[in-house]
Amino acid sequence: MGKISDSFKEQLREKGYKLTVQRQAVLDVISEHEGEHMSSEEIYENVKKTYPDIGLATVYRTLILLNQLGLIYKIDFDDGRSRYELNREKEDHRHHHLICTECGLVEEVEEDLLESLENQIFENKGFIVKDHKVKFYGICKKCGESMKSEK
Amino acid sequence: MGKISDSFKEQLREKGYKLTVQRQAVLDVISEHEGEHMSSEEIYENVKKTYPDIGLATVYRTLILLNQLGLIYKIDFDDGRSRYELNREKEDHRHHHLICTECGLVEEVEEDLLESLENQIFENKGFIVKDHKVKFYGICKKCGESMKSEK
DNA sequence: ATTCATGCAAATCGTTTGCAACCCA
DNA sequence: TGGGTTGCAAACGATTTGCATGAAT
Repeated sequence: MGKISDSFKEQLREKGYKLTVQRQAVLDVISEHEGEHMSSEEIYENVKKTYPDIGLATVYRTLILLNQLGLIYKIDFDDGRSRYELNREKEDHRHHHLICTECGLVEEVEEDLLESLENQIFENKGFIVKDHKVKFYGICKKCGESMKSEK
Repeated sequence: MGKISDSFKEQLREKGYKLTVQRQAVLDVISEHEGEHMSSEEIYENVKKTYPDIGLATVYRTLILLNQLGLIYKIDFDDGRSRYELNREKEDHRHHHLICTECGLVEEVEEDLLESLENQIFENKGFIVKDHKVKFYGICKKCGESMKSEK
């Protein structure tokens, strides 16, 4: 709770925003559910456990704010709702997501390996890459195995 | 018009779907606007020029169908609406998109270069990659230059 | 005290769906 | 003919917004 809250506090002050219980609570919930890719609604439901009076609109507004501050990332798994995950600052690059088209499982890949592509993009197009979003679609290990054994 | 229509016709017949003027018209519009990443609404407006009676719902239904058949790709540029582009079958791999965070320009990169990453993903996770969606965010050439000259 | 943030409900907006009329195969 | 298709309008669901109240600095 310590480190995140402190830099959060600073960042808010810097931009003239206020530190409210609600904003803390939302950030806390996302922190406590690392790797879960929660939707706005799920975050809302979870925050209500410790802060029952929070409104859904506040959650939405807070998510926009946290995303702007770079504390969280918005991700989209094509299911019609936005999901969020904590920005783990230890990582120098963003991780990628593997989405199984059979069972819907979402895994993460820590390897980045996009540096040479990004350099090439700069050489060829003069485009300076600052960030990327990468999704791989395919068959996860489990589904691949059960497909094999079914034959 | 020839090649696309023919394989389109075949694919529809194969799955028991019918070839209608509306479906043709939607596919034609997308074909005639390569590289434009049109939204459903934009496609609808364009189709109306040659087929004024078409309904928006039909366009939506057709886009879903064409996407399922693999004739078009759905892309998402985080502006709250889905966009579509023709699947250029000549390419053995899908291209990537560069999105300028300054001016909103969307460029394409033909280079793929994800094969080694995809192989590594299979080695490490047993996940078989079938497809990917890759977006790079950053500063396009023009914006980079005008930022430099402003200093 | 001032300014920003909240909660509520209503409004938005892209997309989907039910249904009767319609048209391709 | 008959089942897939269409157009229309209504329904949906996620997200946004207006506004009066409440809280943080």
